[in-house]
Amino acid sequence: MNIGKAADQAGLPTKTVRYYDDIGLVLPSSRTQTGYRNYDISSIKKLIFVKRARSFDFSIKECRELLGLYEEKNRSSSDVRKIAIHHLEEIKRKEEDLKKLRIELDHLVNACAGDDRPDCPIIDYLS
Amino acid sequence: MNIGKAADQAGLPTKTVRYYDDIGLVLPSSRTQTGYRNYDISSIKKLIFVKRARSFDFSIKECRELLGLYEEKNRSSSDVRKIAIHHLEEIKRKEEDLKKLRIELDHLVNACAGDDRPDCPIIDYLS
DNA sequence: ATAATCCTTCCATTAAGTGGAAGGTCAAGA
DNA sequence: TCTTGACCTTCCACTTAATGGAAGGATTAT
Repeated sequence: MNIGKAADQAGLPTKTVRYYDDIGLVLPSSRTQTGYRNYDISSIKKLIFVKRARSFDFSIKECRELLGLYEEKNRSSSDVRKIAIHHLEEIKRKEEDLKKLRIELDHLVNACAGDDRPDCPIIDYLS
Repeated sequence: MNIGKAADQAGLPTKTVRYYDDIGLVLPSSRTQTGYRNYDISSIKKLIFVKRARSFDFSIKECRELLGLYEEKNRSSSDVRKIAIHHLEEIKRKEEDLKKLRIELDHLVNACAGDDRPDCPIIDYLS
């Protein structure tokens, strides 16, 4: 399968699939004599796997690790879980940070009249 | 004041202050004959302003706008509020996304035994 | 005088792609 | 058979917001 079709199957932009090849994350199963990339079912499954993992905000580095475990039939689920938990902690931390930010910014926005006068608690707070 | 002292005052790395000069966000008030950057009180206040705005996750572009309004004595508070509200919406959106992600990932992690066996709901879900 | 600590500019790197240019390939229709 | 359009290729640049480091000049302290 050509890269365009493969990308469609995986729901990824062609550019991204090419990029994943460049960085050695998901390689095409082969190349034609003229250099066209071929993707077989197995490689397309990997593209889909990566797409899902990325949608969970796993980094490319983490995707690489997960993909390794995905292919490793003798993996232990604890190895997978370890990566997922670490990522989960990261997400929780970010969520907390955003929440604090949102609450503070909400206060500021509510305190600001938003009229034609120059007085502005938002600017004051930042100054 | 030299860049080092100015950076200390603002609580920013020297590199960052130099970077803000490079991109024209906060310029030093002058330069010495030998090229050293000078920062006066006013420019240091701007550095602090930007630092605070960045800690609220305002982008450099937004910081530029806010800084413009900060300096504009005839600004209307509604202009400032507009930027802040837009940013707040962004933050809320991100927070929602992260929450959904966290909940889903939490489920997956809880469903995974995390033992020596290869069976793993996390991998299954991503496949 | 000299060493330590500043400072300068310039270049490379980070994450994860995206956009575009220049050019090769392939399948279909006239 | 030729051509046209839709593929494909590689390579380079750009994005965000800095950060790291090299090479070298300036200032300060001993």
